[in-house]
Amino acid sequence: MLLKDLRTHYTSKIDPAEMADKKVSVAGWVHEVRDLGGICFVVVRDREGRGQVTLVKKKTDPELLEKARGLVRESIVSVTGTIKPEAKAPNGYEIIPEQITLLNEAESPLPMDTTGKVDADLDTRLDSRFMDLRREKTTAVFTIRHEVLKAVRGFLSSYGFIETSTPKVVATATEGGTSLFPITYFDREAFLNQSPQLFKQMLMSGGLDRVFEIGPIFRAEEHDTRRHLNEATSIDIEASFCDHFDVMEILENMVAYVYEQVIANCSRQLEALGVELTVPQTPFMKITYGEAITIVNSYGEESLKWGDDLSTLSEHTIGNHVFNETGQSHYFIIDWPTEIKPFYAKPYEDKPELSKSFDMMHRTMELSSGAQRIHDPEQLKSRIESQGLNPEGFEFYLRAFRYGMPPHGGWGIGCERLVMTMLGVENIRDVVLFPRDRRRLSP
RNA sequence: GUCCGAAUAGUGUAGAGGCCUAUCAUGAAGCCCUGUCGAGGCUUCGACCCGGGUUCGAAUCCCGGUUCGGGCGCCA
Repeated sequence: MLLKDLRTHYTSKIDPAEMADKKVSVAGWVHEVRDLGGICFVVVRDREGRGQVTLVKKKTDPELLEKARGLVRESIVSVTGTIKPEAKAPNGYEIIPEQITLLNEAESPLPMDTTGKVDADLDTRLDSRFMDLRREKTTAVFTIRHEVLKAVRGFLSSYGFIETSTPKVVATATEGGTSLFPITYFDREAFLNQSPQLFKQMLMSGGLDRVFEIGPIFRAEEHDTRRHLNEATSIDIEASFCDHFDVMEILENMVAYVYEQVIANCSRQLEALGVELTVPQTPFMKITYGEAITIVNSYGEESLKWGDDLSTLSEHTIGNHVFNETGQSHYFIIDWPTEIKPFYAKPYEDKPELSKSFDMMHRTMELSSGAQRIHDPEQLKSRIESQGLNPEGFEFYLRAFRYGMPPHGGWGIGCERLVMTMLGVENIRDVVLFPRDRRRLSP
């Protein structure tokens, strides 16, 4: 028997009206065996759903019935039988089996419950992620994540963006700020890249005009929160002849489109998660950094002065303030002090202490940051120096600015944060298959 | 890094110095049952994180460790 003959249909693709008395094979995990004595039900689960196999004692070969009764939950089986429309069965059909093939027997006890009857801690679930993925809710999260990335690719492609891949192994010590993971590259020191920033800018000099990249980023910070990862997925764009307002418009429209697509294509998954999505209204509210400081100070819980970065508490204060005023969770904070933004953010010509930069926020956390970039090599070099970095380390990057670099802008948005805020997931590890955090390196 | 909290069958839990030979659910094994769909009923199995201390007596109190959770910090 060919392996592909073990499964002719997903359980959800069986239409009882059209397929009555047809022979099918379903394959998957034994979700449950319910033996009532004279009748025995075996529920087979696959990625798309569940199907019921029914064995009536009087009508079934005793050997087959014994085989069904002895199945261990979560084992892999293929069941071949005929479709019988049955109003009493889930999905309106049941399979009357001719043959049950046990392909892989599960050990017992299972490391966790997969039916939703008993909770498991996130730590337990991550230790047995392969089994956790068999839970309907977990499958739903990762199906939606796929839909999010599909929508991002579709949206950006339709806006003329080209998908690129840039190196994750780099020689440059740092752009400043975050620490990097050092690695050995043959006999030299190298690092895992913290972001595609420098490379995507170089592609603007290369004339690709509009690029995006979806890929891993690595940060060696010892942060220990529900919204940080040491390996995350970044969705980055860079676009020529665009200022910060142009790329903000792309960002807010993309986020709205992603929500629309998830609503349109993932209703079953959203229902499984108990999430009711609404599309964020565009354009998103824009407040300046200065206004943000004023808002925070007006609540009296913190006293920030101009030039301070926003604390976690102040992000929540502003997020709730905006939500109470607009009913919207997404907003921009624009015009940040040049000093607290990275060297490549372009200062305003008339107010160099302010930069053409922005953060895109969700009520609960920062999702994205971006800016129009400096495209003048001399200005860029002096900004690198004034942030205490050595321009020699950036020579590979600066060269691209000396031979025709168009003005450009871009942003990066954290894929995991986009998904978790969309679904109301409280811990970022829930939306990563195998998260890498301060302590977890396996599985 | 720091502050707070937690750790009990495979999983999730109850437990406030003797009522613990440790509760309940789920699970597993067995029996009964012809329409279940978190099936139901009966029986059985399975656990106090590690090390020290206090006490006549510790799952329970104290100290140290480990691990986990949460807050903050750190984080273009």
